[in-house]
Amino acid sequence: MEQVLRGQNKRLCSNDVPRRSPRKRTKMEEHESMKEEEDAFEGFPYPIPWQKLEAEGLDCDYALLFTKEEADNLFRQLEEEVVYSTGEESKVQIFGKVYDIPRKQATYGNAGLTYTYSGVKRLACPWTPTLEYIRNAVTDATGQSFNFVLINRYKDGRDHMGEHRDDEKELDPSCPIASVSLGAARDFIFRHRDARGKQSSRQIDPVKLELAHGSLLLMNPPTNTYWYHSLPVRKKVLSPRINLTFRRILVDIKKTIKKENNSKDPG
DNA sequence: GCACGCCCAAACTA
DNA sequence: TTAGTTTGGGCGTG
Repeated sequence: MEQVLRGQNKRLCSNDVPRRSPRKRTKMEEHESMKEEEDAFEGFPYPIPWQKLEAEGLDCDYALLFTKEEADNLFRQLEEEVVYSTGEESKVQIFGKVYDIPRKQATYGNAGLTYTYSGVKRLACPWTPTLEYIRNAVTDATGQSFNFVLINRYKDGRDHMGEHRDDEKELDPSCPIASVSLGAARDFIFRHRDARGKQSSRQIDPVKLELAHGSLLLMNPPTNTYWYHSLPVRKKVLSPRINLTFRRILVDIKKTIKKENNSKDPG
């Protein structure tokens, strides 16, 4: 089965994608424009120009969410605000050996939310104003709400992320994962689970795209069930990139009630 | 020589 | 019980 990229069968880049017009429009213009865009990009309440990426079991939407100026400012603010994990949380153990994770990570979200990644449980820090602004922009663009964001900072092209799926049990399976990119553009590669390894059962081409400064990639279900994704090493990239993946984490109601009862009745 | 893609290690977790 | 997984290193290719 060959991959299908609707619209164009080539690598996406920032120049390919128009963005929201910053100019104020009249009511009539707005109405006409919204009607046209709704026809073209059905399914989202905020009509920003999306590009569809489709393959067997893969369903993604890509768009430029921020202008260059907005994205520059947001990048600068995040560089000041975000506090990344250090110590044990920045290391990973593989086959008995301990390695530094080849990037920096941070977790922010609603109070009390935790997220388990690579066997390490991380508590969400409270939202910062900049993160709330970006989260709201993503919600406006997608109609989806998010209660958590995992932030990865790649200091240059040597920092990377191996092939993996975001299929943790605590994620809401009906909610897409929204990935916002700021800073250096980096290649992003999807590979089908049946097309990995030497004894892969099928030949399915990987899907490659470049994630531009200010872009938003929506990974809709069931993408994360069938496709692994990675951010490979790119030694020619010399500047940093910050990636924010907004998620909806399921809140365990039973646990919450139990916790509340315990705090009321310590006996 | 260098960048990149692919595979593998055999510990640990859910 | 067992399938799935995280990163670095080795090797092949262009």
